[in-house]
Amino acid sequence: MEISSHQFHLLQQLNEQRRQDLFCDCNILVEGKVFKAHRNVLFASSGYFKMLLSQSSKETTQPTTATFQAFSPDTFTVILDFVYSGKLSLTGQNVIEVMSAASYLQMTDVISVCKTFIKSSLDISEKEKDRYFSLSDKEVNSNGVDRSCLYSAGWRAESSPPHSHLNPDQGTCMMGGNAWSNFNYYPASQRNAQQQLSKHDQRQDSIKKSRHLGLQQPSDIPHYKSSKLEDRAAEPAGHITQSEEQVQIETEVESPHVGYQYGQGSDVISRNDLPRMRFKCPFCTHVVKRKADLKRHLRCHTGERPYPCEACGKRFSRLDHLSSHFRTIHQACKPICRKCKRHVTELTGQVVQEGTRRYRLCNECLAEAGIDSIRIDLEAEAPLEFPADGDKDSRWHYGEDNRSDVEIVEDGSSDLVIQQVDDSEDEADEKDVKPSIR
DNA sequence: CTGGGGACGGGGCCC
DNA sequence: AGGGCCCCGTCCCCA
Repeated sequence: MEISSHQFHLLQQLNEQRRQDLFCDCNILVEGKVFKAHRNVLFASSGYFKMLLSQSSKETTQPTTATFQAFSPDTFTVILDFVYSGKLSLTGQNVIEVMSAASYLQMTDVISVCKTFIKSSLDISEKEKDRYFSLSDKEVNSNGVDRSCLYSAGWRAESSPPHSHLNPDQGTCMMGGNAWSNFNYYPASQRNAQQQLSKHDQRQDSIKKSRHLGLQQPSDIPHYKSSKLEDRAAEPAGHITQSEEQVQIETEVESPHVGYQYGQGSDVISRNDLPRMRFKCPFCTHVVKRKADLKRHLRCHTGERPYPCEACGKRFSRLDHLSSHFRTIHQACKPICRKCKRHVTELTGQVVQEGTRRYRLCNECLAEAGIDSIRIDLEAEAPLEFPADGDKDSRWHYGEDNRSDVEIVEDGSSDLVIQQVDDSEDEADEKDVKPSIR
């Protein structure tokens, strides 16, 4: 006989112990703030802690201390509260942070919920737009959008069977899965438009924080500097797949005459005065004209980098950036001497290769530098080409993320770095960041 | 401190 | 409509 409430009460007790600092044997330091928790609970909840604690499991007499600077104490509070309660307090403001922290901590359930939250936010926005057209003046004016909600893990074994359903009007959202992935969706406080992420501010903040990442990064994972979200998204663990992130794009109605703002009631526009369709980012104030542009823009929030450079392993959020990178770094397309900046031709200069990097030097600079011996023979050596679509067998193919790990091996004959594709995605979680242990 | 190289996001155009 | 490409402005890193 199974008592369904046992798990809930057990977790409740553990949470109570945590609050009273009873039997806590792990200290987590997040940007100076100390969190106390139980190793067992952390071990069971996070792949990151599993790795961390299994490494330090031999010394059980001293409390383990983990230090994080990759996310804020507030974000970790949300994560830790979820670990001890099964309730994930997501808002439009914190969902990106929480998702990236969960990615860092290898908490796939949390990542899934964050993704669902993002998608449902978009769905809600779409419904709001539809409602907007059908409502009267008063209804529109009171039509605030509430996207702050609480996801809670459903312990109730007798609850509805797993299914996927979202009804923002009713304020409930049930998602299929096991006990950890049954979630309830509760409407909470009104979204504050002023708290919406300003892209610029977010980026500035992200850059500041990314400079203070305290954890060691895996040596074989490229480190991206532009945002901490991107930093973490570049890691293999919990990396967001492109297919899963093909979120439904919301459309936004915008009229320069009426000044309708997302999530805020405003003057009414009639269908006759139908404004041009715009697409608004749900996470910042950015508005774009095309759906594809919003899809592209969303990657700067999700940190998704589906385009790996197969020459150096660096990942890009956009194909054209990868293309540009490849041409600049690996193809020596610029007919300019890297040293003297003079224009060079095939006669007056040579392509020089350093590792995977290629550039041009004029004959004078080549002779001056005495590096003539390492210049490559483009006739004998296959050039680094940026292959066209369909050229899947090329050594330097690029494009859609195949969610593969890449193994970089040296080609001794040519000093080229060749990446071998390994399709086992699970291993990525295991070889993730080294935890910081004291 | 400064300038260059590279990354990155946004916009626009073309196919 | 979507993808690819190019241009531009901004930012960061590094020599």
